[in-house]
Amino acid sequence: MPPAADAPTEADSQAPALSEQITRAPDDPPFEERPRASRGDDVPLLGNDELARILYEIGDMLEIGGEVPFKIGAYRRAADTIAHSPVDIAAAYREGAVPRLAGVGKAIDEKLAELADTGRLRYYERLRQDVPPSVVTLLAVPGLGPRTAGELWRQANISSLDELEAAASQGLLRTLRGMSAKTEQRLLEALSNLRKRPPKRLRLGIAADAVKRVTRSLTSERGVRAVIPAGSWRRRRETIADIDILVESDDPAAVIERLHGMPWVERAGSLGPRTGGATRTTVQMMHGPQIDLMTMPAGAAGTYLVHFTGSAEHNVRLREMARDKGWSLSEHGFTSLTDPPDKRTFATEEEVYGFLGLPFIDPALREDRGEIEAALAGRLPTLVSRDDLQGDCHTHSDWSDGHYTIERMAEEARRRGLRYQVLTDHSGSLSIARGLTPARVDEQRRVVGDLNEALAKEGTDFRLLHGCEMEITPDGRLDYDDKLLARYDVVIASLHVGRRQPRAQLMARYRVALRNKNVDIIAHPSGRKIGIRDDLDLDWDAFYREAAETRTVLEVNGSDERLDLDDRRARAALDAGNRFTIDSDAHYLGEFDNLDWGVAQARRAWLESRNVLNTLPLEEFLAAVTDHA
DNA sequence: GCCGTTTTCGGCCCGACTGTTTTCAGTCG
Repeated sequence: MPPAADAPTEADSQAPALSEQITRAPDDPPFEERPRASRGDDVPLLGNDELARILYEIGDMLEIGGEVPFKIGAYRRAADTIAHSPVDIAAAYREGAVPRLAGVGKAIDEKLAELADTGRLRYYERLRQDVPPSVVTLLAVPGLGPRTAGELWRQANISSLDELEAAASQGLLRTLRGMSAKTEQRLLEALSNLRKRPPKRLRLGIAADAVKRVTRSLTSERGVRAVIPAGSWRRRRETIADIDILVESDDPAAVIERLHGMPWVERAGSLGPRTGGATRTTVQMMHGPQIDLMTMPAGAAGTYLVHFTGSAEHNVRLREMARDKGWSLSEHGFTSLTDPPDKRTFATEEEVYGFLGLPFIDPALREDRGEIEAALAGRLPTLVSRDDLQGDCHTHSDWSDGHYTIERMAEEARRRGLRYQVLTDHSGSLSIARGLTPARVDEQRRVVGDLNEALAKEGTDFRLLHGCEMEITPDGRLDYDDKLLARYDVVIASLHVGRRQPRAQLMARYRVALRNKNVDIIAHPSGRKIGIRDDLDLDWDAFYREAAETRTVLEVNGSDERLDLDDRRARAALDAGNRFTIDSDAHYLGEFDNLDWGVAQARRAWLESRNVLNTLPLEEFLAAVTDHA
C-alpha cells in the first residue's frame, strides 16, 4: 500500500501501524459531502478486488484509446492502493468513513462513491461502449501492448484473440503500419504459447528448487564472481512468476553463452543486442519456470541488486528520493542532474541506501508499505528469522494423515535444531484425515510420554508436546469436550469443512473456538490454498479483535500452498495486537522446510521475534501460549 | 488524474531490448 504523507513521527513504536497510514488526518478536510445512500443497501457490496479490477480496466481502456499517460497511470495507482488496502473500501464509502487513499483524488473518489452506492459506474460503462472489452483481452498476448492493440482495433477492426489469430495466419496484419510478416509470426507464436501455457505462478518450494539449480550451475562457471537470486524470490513473495538471477562477472557474454548451453534449458530467449556486449538474457527451464538473467559489472552490484530485487513500487520511491536529492537512479548507479553529470556506483546495497540517507531495508519489506517512512524515522523492525524459532506448533504423524511415525517426525524436528515440537494430529470428526477418537487420544498421549522419557534418558533436552488440530464442526461445536481438551499441552483449532457457509455463520464458529479457554492457537485462519481454494469469507477486523481480546494465538502456516495468515493479514493482525506462531504443518519429514516459508511471510508482515511465541524457550512458550481468557 | 511548506500549475521513475523507424516507438520489468 502506498504510504500516507503524514506518517507518524514519534519514535514510540517500531513501525507506523497500517491503520495509522491510511486514516485521514483529523485536520485533513473531507472531500465535499456526497449523498450517502440508503439506496445502496440493496446493492451488493463490491470487494476491493472488484473495485481495483474496474480501475485497472479503465486504465487499459484509456491507454488503448490513446489517453495521456499520466491519466492512465493515475487510475492504475489508485487501483493498486485499493487492491492492497486492508480496509473494505466500498463498505467504508457506504458508512461515510473513507480512509485516506494514496492516489485517489476528487475524480476517482467520486467514481468510488458511485460504485459503492450503486454497484455501477457510468463512466466505466461509457468507456466500454467506446472500447469493447474484448479488445482489452488482446493485452494478454506477450509483446502486444496497448498501443498496438488500439491500432489493431482501429485499423483492422480486430477485437478478440480469435480475430487476431485469424488475421495473423491469413497474413493480413503485414499491411498495417509497423507490422511485418515477422511480427505476424511472433504474434502467432505468442498466441499459441498463451493457449498452451497460461501464465502460472510458482509456489515457493518449487521456485526454491529452480533457484538452487540455476545458482549451482552458474557459480561453478569461470569468471563468475557471484550469483545472486533477486526479484520477487528474494523478497519471498508468496508466489513467483519468473526467476531473476544476477551474475557479477567480468565477461557477461561468456556467462550468457554458458547459460544457453545448460542441459536443463529448454529454450533460450533473446541473445541481446546484435552489436556490443549482451548483458541480459532469458531462458525457459525444462519443466520449470522462466529464468531472467542479468549480468552486472564487478564492484558495482549495489544498484543492480536494489533495482532487480524491487518491488517496482519500492524502486519508484527510491528514484523519487534520488531525484529530490539531484540524482537520477537506475540499475547502473546514480547520475547527477548537473552539467556535466557526475556518476556514482556502489558495491553494496547498504551503500546505495546510505547514499539516499536510509538504513539498509530488508528485501522482505521492499513493497512500499511504509518501510521508507519507517527507515527515515529509524523504526525499521528487527525481523524474526528462522534461527529464532525454537519449536514447531503444528505437525502430524501417521496416527492421522501424516506419513511418518511420531518417533521419526520428532527425530527430524530435533535434527533440524528445534527444541520442541507439538504433535497435532486431527480430531475425531475429520474422518477423511483419520481423526483420532478419544480412546486413541489417550493412547497417543502415552506414546508421547514414553518418547519423552526415552529422550530424557538419552540426556537430550528436546521435548515432544502433545497437542491436537481440533476441528470446528459445521454446526459450531468442538470435536472434544473441555475435559479432554484440558489434558493436552497445546490445542490448535481449525476449520476444514462447511467452508462455504455465510460470513456470520463462519464467524460464529470461529468465536466458539476463540472463546474456549482450552483453545490456544487458530491454525491457517483463512483456510485458503493458493490457486486451489479461496479464502473463507470472514469479517477479518472482528476476527483479529476477538483473537486479541481472548489472547488466542494466530498461526502463520508455512505450508507453501497455504501461507496463512498471509503477509498482509498477519500485518493487520499485528497492528490489532495479536500474537503469533510460525508453523510447518508438516505431514512429511521434508515439510519441516515449511518453517522457512512461514518465517518469510512473517518477515513480510513486519513480525519480530517478540511477536512470535515459538521463538521462546519451552517453559516460557507453554506459559505464554496457554495464557488466555 | 494526482499532488504539493522550497509548487494550486507543471511536473509526474528509468533503461534494455526489439523491430524496422534510417532516428524511434512500443513493450517490458
